[in-house]
Amino acid sequence: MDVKTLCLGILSRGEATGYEIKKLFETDYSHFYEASFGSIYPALAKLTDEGLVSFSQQAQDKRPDKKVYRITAAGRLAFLDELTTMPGRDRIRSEFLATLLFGELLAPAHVDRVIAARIAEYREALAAMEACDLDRITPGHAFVHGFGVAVYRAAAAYLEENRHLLVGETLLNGNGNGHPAAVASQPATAPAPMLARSENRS
Amino acid sequence: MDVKTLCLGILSRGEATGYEIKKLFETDYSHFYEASFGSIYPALAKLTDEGLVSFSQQAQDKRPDKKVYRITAAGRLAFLDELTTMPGRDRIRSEFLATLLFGELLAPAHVDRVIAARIAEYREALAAMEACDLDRITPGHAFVHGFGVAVYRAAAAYLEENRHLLVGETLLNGNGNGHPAAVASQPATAPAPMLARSENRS
DNA sequence: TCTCGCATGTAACGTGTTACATGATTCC
DNA sequence: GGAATCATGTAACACGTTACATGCGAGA
Repeated sequence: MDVKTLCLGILSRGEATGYEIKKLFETDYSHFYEASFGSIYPALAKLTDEGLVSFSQQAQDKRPDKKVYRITAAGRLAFLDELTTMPGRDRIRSEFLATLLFGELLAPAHVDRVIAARIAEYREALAAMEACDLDRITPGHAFVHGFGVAVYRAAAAYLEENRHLLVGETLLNGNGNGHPAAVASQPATAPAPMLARSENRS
Repeated sequence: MDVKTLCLGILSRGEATGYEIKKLFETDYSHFYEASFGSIYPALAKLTDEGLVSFSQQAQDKRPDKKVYRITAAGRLAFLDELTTMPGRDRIRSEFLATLLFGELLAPAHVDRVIAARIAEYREALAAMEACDLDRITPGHAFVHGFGVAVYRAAAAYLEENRHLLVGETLLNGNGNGHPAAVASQPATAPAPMLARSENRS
């Protein structure tokens, strides 16, 4: 399932321009798929070549011309055919988690900043999603939307409840678990030495 | 943060072969990052060229030679430097959610199968993760691990609690355990399948 | 027997990102 | 005045996947 197929799906709901499709990816679908102009426009061009979509050029007053795409009958068939294959694995690449994986090597203040920023992003995304009018969207969209809300809430809650484990007691107070070994005790005022020591191990 | 950097990070914890690094991506890190041999081996070669890692070739009895990589001092610096930049957005591409976005266009039985398969995947991943011995991993790893568990639980719970919204009540009334409720009748009240295709799948 | 695990790598291929190119209008 | 919105597109580039190539030993 590539950008082409998703464009086809979007067009199965109604006509749209490339620009409008891009906006959908930025808003409604941003929590599970992404696509840029550089992939959307070529995708629409290919779909046109294949006869799966067509477009009508619309001159506009004081605006660049628009190409309004609409799906063809062949496009609908191709799309449903694609949809009935079992979806492949989700692809995820989180620099955020990759960074925290090595959290104990970093200055606690930096880790705290990174986590705080991510919580804020989740909260912001949730606020936008909760403002969505569920009665005006399709059942599929509502389901996927709800999934996003559930996952973002869980993620934000986890970060809030557990950030102290990584940031360290010196910044936030009392004890954690047994003994986290790695995090050295830091003077309460100093930001962090960080890469001072050699920690060679094997 | 690309595969190269992650390899560097893994090697900052101790020496390893390319094969072992691949296994880590498949197990410990699979819920937030993925990498194949085709990206790992070239990454290690480049890191070697740049002087960020070194390796010692070890002949083995009845096994192919091993290249055991270890990080250099320059590698440690480069890695920490990379780590202190703010992580970029997570990249997610979920064919699963993209499919369900159009759930109402599909045969309910197919949607049900797709969701059931995904729940099973989450449960399986959770079982593997919960078997992890938290005392033997680093604080960073424990944190990321906990994040994964929290998110997978939320995802699985959402799917279980809401699948009926997409699949429709008529299919789920007998879902108890033993026998599959025959895909028998679809009363006029059932969600319209639109195009009930053969689904040559599974 | 045949598949899995160990172990390394290459090459072709596909896909997508980034930056560039253009240009009027509206909002702050 | 400068940024953002609307609107389309291209080209170079980076990155990663897939399949291929090799080969032995152990266990089912």
